[in-house]
Amino acid sequence: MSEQHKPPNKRTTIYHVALEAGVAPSTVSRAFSKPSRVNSDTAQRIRQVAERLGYRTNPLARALTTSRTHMIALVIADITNPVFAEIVRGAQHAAADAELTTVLIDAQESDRLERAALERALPTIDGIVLASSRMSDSAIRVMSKQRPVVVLNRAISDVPCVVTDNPRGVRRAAEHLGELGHDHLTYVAGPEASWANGIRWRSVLEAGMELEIRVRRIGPFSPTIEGGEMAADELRRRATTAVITYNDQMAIGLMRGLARLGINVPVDLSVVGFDNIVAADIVTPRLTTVAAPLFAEGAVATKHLLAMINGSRGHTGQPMVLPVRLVVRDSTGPRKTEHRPPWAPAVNAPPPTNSILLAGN
Amino acid sequence: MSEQHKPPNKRTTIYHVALEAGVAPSTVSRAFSKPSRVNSDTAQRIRQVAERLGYRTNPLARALTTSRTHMIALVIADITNPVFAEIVRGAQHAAADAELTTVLIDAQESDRLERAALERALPTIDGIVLASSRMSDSAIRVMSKQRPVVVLNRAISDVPCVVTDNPRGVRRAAEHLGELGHDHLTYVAGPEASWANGIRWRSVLEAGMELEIRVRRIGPFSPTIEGGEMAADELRRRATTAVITYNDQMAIGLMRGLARLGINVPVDLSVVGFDNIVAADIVTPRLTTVAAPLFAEGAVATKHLLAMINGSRGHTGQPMVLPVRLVVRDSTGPRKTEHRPPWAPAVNAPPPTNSILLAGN
DNA sequence: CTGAAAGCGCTAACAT
DNA sequence: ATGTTAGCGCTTTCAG
Repeated sequence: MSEQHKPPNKRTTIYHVALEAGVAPSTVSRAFSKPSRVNSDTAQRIRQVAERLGYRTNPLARALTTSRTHMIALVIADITNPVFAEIVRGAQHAAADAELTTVLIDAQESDRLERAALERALPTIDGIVLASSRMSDSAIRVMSKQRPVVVLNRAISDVPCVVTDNPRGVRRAAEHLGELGHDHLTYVAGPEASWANGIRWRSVLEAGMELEIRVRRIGPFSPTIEGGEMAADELRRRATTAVITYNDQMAIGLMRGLARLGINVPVDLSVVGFDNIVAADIVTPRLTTVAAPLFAEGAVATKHLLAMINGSRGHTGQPMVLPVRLVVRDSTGPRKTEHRPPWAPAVNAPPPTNSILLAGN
Repeated sequence: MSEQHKPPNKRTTIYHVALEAGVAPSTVSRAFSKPSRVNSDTAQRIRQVAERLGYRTNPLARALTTSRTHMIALVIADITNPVFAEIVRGAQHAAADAELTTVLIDAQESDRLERAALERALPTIDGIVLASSRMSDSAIRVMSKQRPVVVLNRAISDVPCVVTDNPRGVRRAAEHLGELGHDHLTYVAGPEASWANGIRWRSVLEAGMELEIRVRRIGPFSPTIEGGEMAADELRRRATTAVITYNDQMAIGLMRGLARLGINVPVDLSVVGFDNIVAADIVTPRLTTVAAPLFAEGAVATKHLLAMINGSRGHTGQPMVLPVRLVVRDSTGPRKTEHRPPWAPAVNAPPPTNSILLAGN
């Protein structure tokens, strides 16, 4: 019934090359290792022979003796979420530079799946980048005992972390809203298991404090378009003129839900998202959002992981933080209801639409 | 400067288990292989001991002797393209069922990158799913000599293929357009290296023939939002009332470009996309599009690959074809004006509002 | 059904 | 600088 499809195609091994070149196998091996001895006349010749014979060193066998597989795992929370595409690109770029293969693991927003997949991949990888992991801190610490781990978008003590500057992002958004005359805003929360969700809310609180904007929170909702739509219903019952959502997908869903309820964005309500996914620029109205350097996140985390794999200690102090910027588009506008008290001056010249404010100036 | 971060953590091996259980290593090995001997009293005991010791068989070592790594590669054209997310999910689902790990390779629409990454991964994988590969047919055939390969969204003789029913999809779209009164349509082409692009255009030709709709083609353009925007400029110079684009992203870009030119969709122009990505439902107007069973594509292709890996011959005859359906939304509407005669040139000056393609409205 | 022995392809001490 | 000798952890003959 079944006929072997591939003749597993005898690879040419070190021995074939050794024989052909008239040297010992170990010499061949040496001709293919990293440092120095690249130029002994013999090594030269060996490489030629190897090339001619189409020799390729077998990474599995190599791994068996060196216990280095040259593969790393990149775990993302949800491959369906476009945020991760750029992160993956960044990570793969960094990994490819170091000739590492990346194993992508899609956790599908599930703690359980994440652990299971990781468990399976563990013996075949040299290290792990956890992007928006849904595992518990302690589970992550356990992993990090077995393999080098770098965590993205989350801060855990004793584990190297790369995060974006959420406080500043929120702050920028709140300032922007404040300048438009909003004196109170609602945060639409995402998954509770998300570290980013926690810090964003705390940052909202803090910014509200300093900027004298009243804040409240609704949620949690699923970090998806559907989640945002659900939030719209709940939001209708609250008096609010401005919201910040956990992420862009929710913002998009929210706007859709609001439209259905006859609430106009940005006239009746201003919406700010988080992430600056591609869709943010194609919805109507175009979404104002806090943009993170996605590619850089992936790249930085991966580079750091590589360093750890190569024996560096792993920067476990403060997390590395990457800058963000506010991208102002059309989903935010001046608060135009009359309730503003006369003593609260309107605005410092609202920024022209479409301008991009860079964090840090 | 560098201090070894991980003590590579001595794994417990077959020998430890063998010792503890008082049997020969080979016996332990047998207790962990697939068929029959699951129940010899000894095997039972061995498994218990193994569990207690936290033994996990090392896939690398196993692979070295069996030359089966239990990993497969899934190559996608562009991780940024949301179409692939569902395909990946489907593939991973099927793979996980068989306890295989999936290595995701993002070709970034580049022939060269695709080959390079594949080359690197080749020795560590048991098989390959090529989703929308940009490699040449012959390159793919060469790969398929070395490892089992299943190709998605493309038909190549001598290699098992899974495709969607492009002709029917196009046909449905054309019928829909025909029913709305359009008697001629433009196909906005995607990458020439894409097999799907070729067949879609041929299907347009054919449908045009049978339904008596005049067709033409513009392009190729990049299969992205930007590509679609560029197409808008070119489209303005053509008299058309309906277009089908290579994919949704282009359709979305196209609509944006058209809006910028003051052309109203669907009033002045009807647009049909391909793929039914999530964004198709959130743009304004919502995009009419041909939906493919993405998840199933990934799953079917992967299952087939698994069968091949397990020795089945590989179904190299006609490609397996998966059904599609037309999702009608708001980007298509009745042709509501007289067809402009060919000698009446399109306007070059900034159009009045809403109609430049058509005389008399 | 189990034990013994011989590798898979490579690298890492040791020698020379 | 090269050759020799042991394995890495597992599977797989081949005997008992």
